[in-house]
Amino acid sequence: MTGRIKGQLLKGTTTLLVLSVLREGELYGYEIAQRIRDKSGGAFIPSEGSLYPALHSLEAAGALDASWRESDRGPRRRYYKITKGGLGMLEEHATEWAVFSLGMARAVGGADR
Amino acid sequence: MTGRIKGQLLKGTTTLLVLSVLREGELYGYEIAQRIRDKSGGAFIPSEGSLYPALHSLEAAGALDASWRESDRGPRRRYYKITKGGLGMLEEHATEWAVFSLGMARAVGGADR
DNA sequence: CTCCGCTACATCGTAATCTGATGTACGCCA
DNA sequence: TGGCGTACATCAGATTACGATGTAGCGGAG
Repeated sequence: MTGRIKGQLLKGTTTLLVLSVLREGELYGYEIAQRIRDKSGGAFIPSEGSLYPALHSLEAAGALDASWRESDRGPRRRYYKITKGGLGMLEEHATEWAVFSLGMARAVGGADR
Repeated sequence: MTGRIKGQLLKGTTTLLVLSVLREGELYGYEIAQRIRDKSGGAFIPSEGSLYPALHSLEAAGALDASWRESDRGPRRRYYKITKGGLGMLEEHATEWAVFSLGMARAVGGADR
């Protein structure tokens, strides 16, 4: 039980996480949260209060296309699909993350240089 | 020039960065910012508006001991030294970062599972 | 038949904390 | 005298995650 990460560290990563899982295919909101939870090994469980606003803003920014569909069991779902612009945005955020992560590794890990 | 990281990604990392550089010895505020900049390869340059409040709150939390000293050139400096409690806090934050970083690597990098 | 729980989307108030601007003050140099 | 680099400090503004709350459909337990 590594413990769920939450709070300030997550700031700015929701966009990258959402775009990352949507690279694999079309998903709906609730499913996106579960994918992120599973892929991260349970480290991240996006709250609904952060996930849905993020999806809306990504849609508004043209990074995602969305459509309503009925479900055979339960409420209707809103499916999201990454656009060409979204793929570009994913690449940008992934690069920024790589730089950030490398800088942290240097600053925190590399005490001896 | 990889470009300086700023914005939401940095949220929550200032504490870890400060404690990390202070593990190496006693430093004053302005110097701490420069160490972080240098060690991160220029990726992080903490603004004064985030660094000084962070130092104050770490001092208040007992993680740092501080003392004023005169400088032979320029204004007086406030030197910070990590305490035993601060070392414990450093370890906690470093562990949390490791979990976070690993989760991101899985979720973003590991598209194929 | 009713209640509970899970699914599914949505919005709001609260909290944290980084940025850039602004202020004070010292010492050096032109 | 004025500007620049050092050094600490604080503030308004912006971003954005969290938890609570609400709506609603479906299925199973009692």
